[in-house]
Amino acid sequence: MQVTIKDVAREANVAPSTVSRVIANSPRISQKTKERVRQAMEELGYYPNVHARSLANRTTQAIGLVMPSAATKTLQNPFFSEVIRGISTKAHQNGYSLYMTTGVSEEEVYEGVVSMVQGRRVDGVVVLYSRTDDKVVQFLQDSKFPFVVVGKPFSDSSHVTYVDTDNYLAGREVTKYLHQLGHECIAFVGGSQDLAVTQERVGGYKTALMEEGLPIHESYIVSAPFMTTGGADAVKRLMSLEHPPTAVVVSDDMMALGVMSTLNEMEISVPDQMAVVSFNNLFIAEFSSPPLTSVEINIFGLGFEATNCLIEQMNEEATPYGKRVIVPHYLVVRQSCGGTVK
Amino acid sequence: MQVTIKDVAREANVAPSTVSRVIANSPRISQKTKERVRQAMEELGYYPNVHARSLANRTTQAIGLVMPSAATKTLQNPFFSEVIRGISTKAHQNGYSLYMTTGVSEEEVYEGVVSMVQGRRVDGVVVLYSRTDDKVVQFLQDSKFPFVVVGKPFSDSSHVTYVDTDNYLAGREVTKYLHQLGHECIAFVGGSQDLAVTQERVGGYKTALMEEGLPIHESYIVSAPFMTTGGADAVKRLMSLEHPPTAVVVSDDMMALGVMSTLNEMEISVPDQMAVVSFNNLFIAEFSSPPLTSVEINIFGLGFEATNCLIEQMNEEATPYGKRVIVPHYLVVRQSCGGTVK
DNA sequence: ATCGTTAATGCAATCGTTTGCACGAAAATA
DNA sequence: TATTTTCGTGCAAACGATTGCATTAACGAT
Repeated sequence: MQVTIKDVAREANVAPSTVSRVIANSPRISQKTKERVRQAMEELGYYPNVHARSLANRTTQAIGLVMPSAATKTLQNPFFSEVIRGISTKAHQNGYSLYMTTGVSEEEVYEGVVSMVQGRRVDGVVVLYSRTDDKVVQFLQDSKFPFVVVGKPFSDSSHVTYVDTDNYLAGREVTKYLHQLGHECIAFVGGSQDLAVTQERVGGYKTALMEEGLPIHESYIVSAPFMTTGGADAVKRLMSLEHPPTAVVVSDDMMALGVMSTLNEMEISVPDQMAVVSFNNLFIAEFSSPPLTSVEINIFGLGFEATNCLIEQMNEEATPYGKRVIVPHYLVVRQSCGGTVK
Repeated sequence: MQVTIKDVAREANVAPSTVSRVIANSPRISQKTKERVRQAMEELGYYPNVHARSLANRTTQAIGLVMPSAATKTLQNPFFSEVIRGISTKAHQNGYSLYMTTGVSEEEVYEGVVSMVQGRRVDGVVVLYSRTDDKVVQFLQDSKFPFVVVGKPFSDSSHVTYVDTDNYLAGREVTKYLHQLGHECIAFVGGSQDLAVTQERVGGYKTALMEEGLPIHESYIVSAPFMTTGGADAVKRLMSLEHPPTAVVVSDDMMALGVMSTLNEMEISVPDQMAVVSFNNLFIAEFSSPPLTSVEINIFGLGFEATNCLIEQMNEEATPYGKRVIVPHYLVVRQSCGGTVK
C-alpha cells in the first residue's frame, strides 16, 4: 500500500494539511513542526502522489512534446535527440518532466495533443516542427494554451511564440560563401517543401543569388522528400542538366550525407568537382568524408530556449503573445567546399 | 473552465457514474443511453481529466523511460532515438504514453525514477542501459515494480526481464568474419568498460580468437570513454604498437566513424590497410566512406519488444520474473572490410 | 482580569473520476 | 397473479492531495 499524507500526519502527530504545508514549505508552520514532519516523511518513505496533487492544485509540472507525425522517419534525425536534450535540460532545471505522445498519422498526433491538453496532462506544450496549415498549432492557439514552436510557424506567426534559427539569413550566407569561393552555378537541395525550414533556406539562397547578380534557375532547385535516401534522385537530376552545378547547398546534414554518397558513386569528387555546404552541423558532419562544411545552429539551444519561453509563459511572466527568439548560427568550415575555385 | 463528467451527465440526463461507464464501454449500459451520452460528450467537447482518472483507478496509462545519466553525451547517439521510436510505437498501439525524466548525475536520475515510481506517475518503466551496480535496477526490483531493461542487466539477471541482442555471439561472429577474410591481427575498440554491451562484445571477440587459435593480446583491446571523439586516442595507441593490427572490431558505429576519421588523418586507408567492422548499423553506416560493414541489431525491435514485455508484465500476464528476449542480428557487409586479405 | 493580536495548526470542502452496492422497473418464471 | 431474475441506472464513498476559513493558545497591552 502506498504511504499517504495521512500516514505521515499520524506519524508526526499533526493534521494532513500541516504536512501539505510542510511540503510546500509554508512559512506558517513552525520550524519545530517542520522538522518533525520531515522526519516522519523520511521514516515512512513518503512520496506525494502526483495525480492527487495535480488534481487538487490544477497543475502538472509536466511539459508536452509534439513530434512530427512522420515520426517514423523523422525521429531518426539526430536533430530531435538534440532538441529534446535541450528541452529536457531546461525542464529538469525547473522541476518539470516531459511527456511525449506519438502518432503515426497527422490525425493521430492531433488527437494526442488534444487529449493531452484537454485532459490536463501537461501545463504547456513544445511543438517540434512547423508546417503550413497545421491543425495542432491552430488548436493550441484557439484554446489559449501555453505553447511554443521550435521553428517558424506559418499561420499568424506574429501571435505565436517561437524559437528559431534565422534560416533565411543562413541560406543567404552560405550561398554567398560559395560564390566567394568562385562558384557561379550553385544548386539547392532541400527537404519537404511544406516545411518552414526548407522555404526559408531556399528563400535566402535565392536572395543571395539575386544580390550577387547570379541567375536563378528553377531547375537548380530540387527537393527530395526524405533525408539521406532522397539525396540520390536529386543529385542525379542535377547532374544530368545541360550545365550541372559546381556547388550545392543542402538543407540538412543528413541529406548532405546522402548527396555526397551519391556523388561518390557517380565518381564526382567532393570538393574538387562539387562543393557541398549544409546546415545543422550534426556531429556526423565532422566525421564524414570529406568532413562537411555546415552551419552550426545550436540545436540544443533551440530546445533550451524554447522551454525557457514556455516556462515564462506558463508562469504568466511573459508578454501575452508572440515573443520570438532567434538563436544565432555560424558557419563551420571543413573540407567539403575545398578552397577557392580556380 | 473545464468540462467535467458532471456537465456531460447533466446534458445527457444521467448520473455521472453512467457517463463513466459509457467511457469504459461497460456492457451494463443500454445502447440508447450510450448514444445519448456520447452525443453529449461530443457536443460539450468533453475530455476526461487524466489525473482524476488515475487517482480513482490507480493506473496511469503511462510508461516511464530511464535514460543513462550521462544523457548529455549519450543521448546524441541515434541508438536512443531509435529505441524510443520502437518503444513509442508499441506504447501508442496499446494506449500508453511516455514519460521521461532526466538527470545530469547518476543520483539525479535515481531520484527521478524513485519519485516517478513512488509518486505513481507511471505504471511501468523501461530502463535504457545496463551498468554494473546500478541503483535504479536494484530499486525497481526491490519495490516489485514492473520494469524491463534494454540490454543485459548484471545483478541477478535471472530475475529481471530484459530484451537484448546476443552481443557475445555477435562479437564472436564478426571476429571470425575478419579472420575468414585473412586477418590475424585483430584489435578491439570499445566504449566504457562498465557497460554490459562492451563486456559482452569483447567477450565474444576473445572467444573467437581462442577458437580460431589466435593469440589474445591485451594491448589489442582498448576502450575509449566516449563515442566518436574517443576513437582518436584509441587508434593512435593501436597504431604505435610494435605489430599494429590489420583489422579492428569497433563496438559501435559512432565510434567507428571516429576511428575511421582518425585513420584517415593518419593516411591509413580503409579497407586496404585496415579493416573495420562495427555494430548497430545506424543509418550513417550506409553513408560513411567507405560504407561500414556493421551488425544490424534491430534497435527499433529492441524497444518494441521491451515495451511488449513490459505491457505483459503490467497486465500480470507475464511469468512473475525473468523473461529474456533475444532479438536476432545479422551482419551487413559493405566496404569497410574490403575483400579477402592477400 | 480582559481584550485584541498574532502565530500555529486543524477542519472540511474540493479537485474529477471510478466502482461497489442499492434500487426500481421490466421481464421471466412459477 | 405473485415471485424471482435480470437489466439499467443512481448514490455515495473512495482515490490522495490542497487550501480557505475557523480555532486555539500564547502574549502584550490596557
